Amino acid sequence: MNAHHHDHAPKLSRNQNEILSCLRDANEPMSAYAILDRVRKTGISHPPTVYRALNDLMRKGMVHRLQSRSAFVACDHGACDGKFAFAICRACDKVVEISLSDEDQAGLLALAPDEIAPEQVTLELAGLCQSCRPAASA
Amino acid sequence: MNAHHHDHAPKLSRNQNEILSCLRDANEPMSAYAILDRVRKTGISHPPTVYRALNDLMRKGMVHRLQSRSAFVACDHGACDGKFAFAICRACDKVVEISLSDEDQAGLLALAPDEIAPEQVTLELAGLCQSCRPAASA
DNA sequence: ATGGCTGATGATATAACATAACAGCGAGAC
DNA sequence: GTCTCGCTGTTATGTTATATCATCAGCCAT
Ligand SMILES: [Zn+2]
Ligand SMILES: [Zn+2]
Ligand SMILES: [Zn+2]
Ligand SMILES: [Zn+2]
Repeated sequence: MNAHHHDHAPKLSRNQNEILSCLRDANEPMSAYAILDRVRKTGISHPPTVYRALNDLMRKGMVHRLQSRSAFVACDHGACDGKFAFAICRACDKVVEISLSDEDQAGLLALAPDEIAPEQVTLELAGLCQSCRPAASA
Repeated sequence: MNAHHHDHAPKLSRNQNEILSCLRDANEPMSAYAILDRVRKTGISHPPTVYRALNDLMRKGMVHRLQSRSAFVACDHGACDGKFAFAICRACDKVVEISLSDEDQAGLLALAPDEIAPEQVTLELAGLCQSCRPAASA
């Protein structure tokens, strides 16, 4: 463990590191079971191990879950604290993480009705990426 | 069931009616399997039947899926055309449907990056409803 | 009427996603 | 040493969703 470098990354366990690396290498959303397949070579071999690490990483903001896909993706920014959204291509599953400004976030929370005091935003925009858009009709 | 809603309703099949009634009666989100349990008495007895009806109803905008809960809820407005969001109590699962104005919707779509042309918004706000909030009634 | 077409439904089987519960192990405290 | 704690491993099961094929009823052309 390299201690005297001042990177601000929280220290991760072996499994958390494996799974985060896997997601970063993939550079696209992966299901928990797809992750499991990829990390079998490192000794991880059961779903709960994967879900534990994913949940820990999500708590740290380093992994996000795409609710509309039941898939997980490494945070583009190392870690986020809740002010993010996603744009997702419905054809090829390409994902772009969107950073929400404080104003964006406030605007979203302001949509909540009086009965519910909102704490957390889940925002996913689905559409088509450039490569998947029909090349001009003929 | 009293059917004094606006009758712009597209005609529904028997199963679609059963399942929509079930969701409207429940007045809260239900999982597909919870729906299945409730409509067994009407003769529906297998998951695909429920999912077929739910998907048809979602296509018609009369049922929405809460992505963060894997649960389904009847549209509060009879039917919506994509401009809705939800606020959800994380303690009691109470759900409030939010109608998005055209401006809200446009604002949300505008968050998408250039690479992805957004078509559809999934927005869910999680928090605590009044009954579930620590009663700080000073 | 017969038979073929179509859309809705029924049924079986299985895939895909997620968690509960308990067992084992290793590092540091004492 | 041995106790405790956090992490990991393992078994078993629960929950959500779909692929696939069979069946049935209405419709309509012949
Ligand atoms: Zn992030
Ligand atoms: Zn694409
Ligand atoms: Zn609605
Ligand atoms: Zn509540």
